[in-house]
Amino acid sequence: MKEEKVQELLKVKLREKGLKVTQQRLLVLQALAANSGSHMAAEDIYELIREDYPDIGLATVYRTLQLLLEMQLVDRINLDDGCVRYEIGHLFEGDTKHNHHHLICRTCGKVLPFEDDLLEELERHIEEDTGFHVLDHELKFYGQCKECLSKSK
Amino acid sequence: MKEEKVQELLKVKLREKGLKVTQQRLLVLQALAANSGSHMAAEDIYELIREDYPDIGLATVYRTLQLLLEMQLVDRINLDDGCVRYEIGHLFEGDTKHNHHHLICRTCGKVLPFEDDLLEELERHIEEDTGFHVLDHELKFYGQCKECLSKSK
DNA sequence: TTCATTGCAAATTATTTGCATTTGA
DNA sequence: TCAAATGCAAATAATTTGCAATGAA
Repeated sequence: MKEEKVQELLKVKLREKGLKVTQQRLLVLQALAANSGSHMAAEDIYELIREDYPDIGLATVYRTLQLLLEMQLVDRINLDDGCVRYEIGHLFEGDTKHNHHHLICRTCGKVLPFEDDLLEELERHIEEDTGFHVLDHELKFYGQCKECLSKSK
Repeated sequence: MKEEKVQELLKVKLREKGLKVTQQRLLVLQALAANSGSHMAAEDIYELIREDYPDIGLATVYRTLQLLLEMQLVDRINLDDGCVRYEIGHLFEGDTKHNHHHLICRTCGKVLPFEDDLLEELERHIEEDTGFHVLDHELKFYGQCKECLSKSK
């Protein structure tokens, strides 16, 4: 749906910085845009792209993710499973800027999203109390999902 | 001050599980208790202990941290600098259970603690809305600390 | 004594880097 | 044309694991 938009934005941002628009960069962003629910590791993205474009290198995927991160087109999360994961940037997620957090089930490993805006208030507190200027945050909850809870009874 | 208490608790917990009380296990916990402000990587703990006990192996430090984590005697945080860090468990931090979060300065890398209880409410919301049972959380804020902010003006 | 624990070295795994080749502007 | 970007292979770095030796109960 808005995949062309995402790609257009990347093109604009690349040109702004004097960088080149390459197939690989478009493909990495596209892979993330097309899988906005999942949290993909660099390797996952690499395998996915290879299906249509077998010549891409893993190092390019890593370099591209780094670049997209700096451009704030993707978000990075660490689910403590030994590799860093990426998702399409929250800028694309809707009209209103919602913060989305992750609920990580310690039993089955599933990761659920949770939308909430309560953190905005906390960020104001922090700025007032400490003078620290908050730009971004990462919030994870660990526990047991509904299904695992009911199974364990 | 309460270092003996921490060690006693470890001894009790080890015996409960039928595990052995070793110098190495006591030393790892002690190193963390004695440095409750800092966030130490396994390597840091290893180097620290080696000053007094040069024969300890890095693998033992890793194995011990794993064990202490399972026993909930230490907390683990990931500051996105390529290695996992540990601090003495929040159980020891005071009488009232406060949640403590981390403010990470993107300019100088400094990590500041921030105490807050707002998350309790959010955890209740989550349980109501999704049925997910929250056991623990990790909250990080990224931005610029007071000092770096004033320097960049 | 005896099995858990340790230290060491080798293995593993995610990520980064050097460099010759390719490619977009 | 030509610097930027790529693919590959080698390098790096944190963590884990196999195993023989050691030590706590």
